[in-house]
Amino acid sequence: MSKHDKLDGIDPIIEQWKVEKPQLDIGAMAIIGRLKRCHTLMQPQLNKVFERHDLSFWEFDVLATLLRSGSPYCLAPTELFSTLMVTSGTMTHRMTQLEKRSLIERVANEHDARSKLVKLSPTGFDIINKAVDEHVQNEKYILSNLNPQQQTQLDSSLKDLLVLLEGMQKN
Amino acid sequence: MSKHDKLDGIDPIIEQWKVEKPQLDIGAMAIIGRLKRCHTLMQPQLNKVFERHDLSFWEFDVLATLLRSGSPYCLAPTELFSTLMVTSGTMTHRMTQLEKRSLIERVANEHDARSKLVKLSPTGFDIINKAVDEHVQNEKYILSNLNPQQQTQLDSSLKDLLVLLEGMQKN
DNA sequence: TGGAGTTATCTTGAGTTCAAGATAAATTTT
DNA sequence: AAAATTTATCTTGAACTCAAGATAACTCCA
Repeated sequence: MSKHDKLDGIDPIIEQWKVEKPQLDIGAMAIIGRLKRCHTLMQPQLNKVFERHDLSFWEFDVLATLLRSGSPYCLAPTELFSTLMVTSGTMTHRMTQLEKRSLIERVANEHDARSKLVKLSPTGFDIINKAVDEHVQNEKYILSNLNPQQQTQLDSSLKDLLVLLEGMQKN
Repeated sequence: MSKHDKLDGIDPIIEQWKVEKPQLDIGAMAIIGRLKRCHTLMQPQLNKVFERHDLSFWEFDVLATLLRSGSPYCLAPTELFSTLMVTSGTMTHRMTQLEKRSLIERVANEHDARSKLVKLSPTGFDIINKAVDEHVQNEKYILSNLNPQQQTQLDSSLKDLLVLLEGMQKN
């Protein structure tokens, strides 16, 4: 209670649990509750930029993954859905939609006829290239009220957690 | 790079961006990327417990909200969907499903005939009461490889961020 | 080489969500 | 008290997702 004079939306929830189930040790619940809520509240802030570029979150995600893969901006579907952590079925749907909008093209895979590679179209490249710039600016803006020390600490803590969670996946 | 010898799934992504768009300042992107990925990886870990109690995440969420509201475990739909951060339409759907399963009951609201209150059924109470205990245990277990200091720091950092994000909502 | 097993992708159907609009009760104004 | 406004909820239709199963192309040996 020392560092945080301000209350957040999780504090009252914790208080309710203390009353209703006082025997519970809810420290971990608070952390995970805050994580979830941060994620939920972050989403619409990020969406503002995507909408300005007429992109949905998932469209941005796919196109940005292709962009950062570097020239020739071309990946196999499996690489994409593994990275994006969605199922193959979801990926099929996304590719269909993006192709309809001419943001990607499907090109033959010389080495494996089972897959048709996914490639950023010139239009797709331009759009995502600009959108990423603005997105990064936006993310910077969102966090700008945290001082550098707070940001470093947040990143470090999230990385600790992420390493942990990625370790659990394998099992 | 000092504190973290271990790499996480975000590190290679950052490296890719540094190559493809070296002018970008991606510190904030890393933080938000880690947040999103932590959230994504956390989900299935939490689901394990819900499944054991034959509950989905959203069912757990609704029932737990009713439980922590305290006796008589009864809330108006609007209170529920505001707390749960979903739309009224989503809430209607959830109530319908939970009522089908007899985990909640709809009772008349004496003070406002527009709403029928949502009340935990006796069965619903028993189920969620046990599920919450196990859920809290599970959350504790998930974080158990973070030492107390790391946990405190993570909580503190997430709270900083959450206070920030909740502040942005109002605008 | 040819069949067994593996891998990559797509199809299908069901579930959950939201936005927008409809409905009905409560509240405020006039 | 009637009209206008607000509030609470529900309805509808579309979008996105996943799990499970189908299909087709690869790989590996015997």
